[in-house]
Amino acid sequence: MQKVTMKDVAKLAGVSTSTVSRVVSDDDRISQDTKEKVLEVMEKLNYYPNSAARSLANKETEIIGLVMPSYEEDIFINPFFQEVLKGVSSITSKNSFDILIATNHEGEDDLDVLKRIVQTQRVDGLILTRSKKDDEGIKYSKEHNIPFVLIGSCLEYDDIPAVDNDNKQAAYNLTSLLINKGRRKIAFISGEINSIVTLKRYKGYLNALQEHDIEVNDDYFISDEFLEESGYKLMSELLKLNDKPDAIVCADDLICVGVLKRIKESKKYNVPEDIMLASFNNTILAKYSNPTITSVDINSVQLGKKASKKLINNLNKKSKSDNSKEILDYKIIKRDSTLLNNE
Amino acid sequence: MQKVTMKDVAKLAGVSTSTVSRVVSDDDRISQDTKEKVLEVMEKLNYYPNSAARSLANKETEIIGLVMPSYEEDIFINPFFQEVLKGVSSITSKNSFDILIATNHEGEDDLDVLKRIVQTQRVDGLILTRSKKDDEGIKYSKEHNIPFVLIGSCLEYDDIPAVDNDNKQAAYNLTSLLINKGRRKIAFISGEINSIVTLKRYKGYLNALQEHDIEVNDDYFISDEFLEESGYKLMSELLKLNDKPDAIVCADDLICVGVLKRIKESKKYNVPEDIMLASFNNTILAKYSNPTITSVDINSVQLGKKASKKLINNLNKKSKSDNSKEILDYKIIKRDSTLLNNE
DNA sequence: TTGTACGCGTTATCAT
DNA sequence: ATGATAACGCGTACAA
Repeated sequence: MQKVTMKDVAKLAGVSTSTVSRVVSDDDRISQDTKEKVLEVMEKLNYYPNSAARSLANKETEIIGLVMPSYEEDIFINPFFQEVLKGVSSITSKNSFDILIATNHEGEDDLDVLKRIVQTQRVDGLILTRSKKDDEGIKYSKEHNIPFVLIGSCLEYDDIPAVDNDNKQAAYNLTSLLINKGRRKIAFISGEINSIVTLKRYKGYLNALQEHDIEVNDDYFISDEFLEESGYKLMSELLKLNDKPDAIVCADDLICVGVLKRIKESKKYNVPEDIMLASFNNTILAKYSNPTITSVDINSVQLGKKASKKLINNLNKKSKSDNSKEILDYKIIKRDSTLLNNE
Repeated sequence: MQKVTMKDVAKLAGVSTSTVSRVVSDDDRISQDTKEKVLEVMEKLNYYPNSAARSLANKETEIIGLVMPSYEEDIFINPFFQEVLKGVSSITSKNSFDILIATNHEGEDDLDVLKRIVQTQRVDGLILTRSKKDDEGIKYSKEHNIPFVLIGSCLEYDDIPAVDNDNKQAAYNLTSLLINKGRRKIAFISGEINSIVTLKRYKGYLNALQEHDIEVNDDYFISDEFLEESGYKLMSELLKLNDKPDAIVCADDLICVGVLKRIKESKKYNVPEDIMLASFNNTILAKYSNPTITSVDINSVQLGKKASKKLINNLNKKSKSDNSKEILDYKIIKRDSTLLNNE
């Protein structure tokens, strides 16, 4: 680990550190000659500007923080996260940002983490995901004027920068699909019940039932976490019912494969003949499970892309930020879990 | 975004900034009284130390860089990555570190990225993954005394801190399993051919063949990338052969599901009856595909954990670093892709 | 135990 | 177009 500084470069190039600094930041007001000379010396000395010093002086880190709520233990399991990360990464690449994954330090809750990385100025802005009801992170960020973009929705505020799908409509359509296949006893299995995305999907599900005059059965709405195990466990509950469902809407593919596993183990019911399955996020799991699962493609990679674009835009123009909400398309990918042989 | 500094805290608490600094870094030589007083003021003013200033002063960022080679486009697709991240994150949490995901900025190659985040001192150390032959990142890190740990192996140096499985032995055992099932025409499909993990697995595969006096057929070793599409494409090649394989070892689950997909589409061959499949990494894909896939569990989460532990240890004790190599267990998870009905 | 004063490496302001 | 100099906010010898 060497430590070539601007001073060294300046001295060898016979200029002042300000000049070197201007070369580094590609300032206009500098002659082509000195610029080349300085660049040459930088190359020769293998100079890299110290980013701490930079940040200290200009208040910018060129780092974006990606915050995932830890209440979802799946963060590092669910392919959704990875796809978002992929999208974010592709944009930060083009804009010379890096990504910070904040981790809950000893004794920290989610809000603490957010506060810390923002207030210690480790990052220039945040991408928040999977909002909850009365989400503290959103509230804090908004009240403290922290640049952020939400992937998802927020019920409390209307003027926050966000990117989302119309999950309610998607759930409505997905449920309607099952109804149109003749199913009436449709259950809804979800993860964290206070997550906005869950609520929206649940609402869409309910709307579909009501619109088709199907009575809502309370036993058919159960939730746990966004985990495979949760799906397995919750399906066990459903199988205990006297009046078992003939179709299930899952809030997530990961949950859905758990559900599927449980159904298979029962050896009594077949998918899709006895129980149809429909799910969300269209991850690789839905594509390769047996049977393949009908799932809503929410465009996760695009969610990450759009969110980081919006954030970086807001960071650049220091004027007023773009607090608009963007709604991305979704698409129901029909697969075997809702396809009967005679169709 | 406020900007409470030590000065503010010092003033209000009626002490000097050095005293505040000592409280922040939990210095011993300070009276309980003033400590409490300062802490109180910090709380009241909502003070957070500026991390740029800290880094500048003490040369530490408390950030670990996670470097994934971009030659594998799968980085953000392959569950392996996410599992490693999960392991890393669980350790950084306990040690008050955060994680930086470096992204290739415009015009940067992989080595450039590594150089940049290290030389600009954005991170204290690196976790490298998926090493290649004559890996430039490893060479650079070693030559410049950059604290790093490799997840994987390195052929050129013997004294670098690393965590890995015995992939050669695993491949040997996996291939032997197929041979013991009576298969003789065993192909090996891999990703990036210069990645060390590919080479090791290939070697183990070869060893198994040789030990069982099976002639090596050059047509049976093909490679592309660590992608589903690659598996699909490569399987198409194999199906064109006159002498088709009756078993395939895949270097990765993602590749394997692509292979499986292609086999199914052929409508001529069944897994495992006509073609057995065995793979690596035991991701959720292997567990839920149809048929389920026999795969080597390499303990990805543990790889991430051990690597970050080792790195953080080396960062803490500034003495001589632990350059040992740790070999983790692996386990072949047998599933339907190698299980005949009559067994 | 506490305070003073300087250094960390860069950017920004103000001259020239 | 270039240079001198003062921040930026914190850590740390050194002094008290």
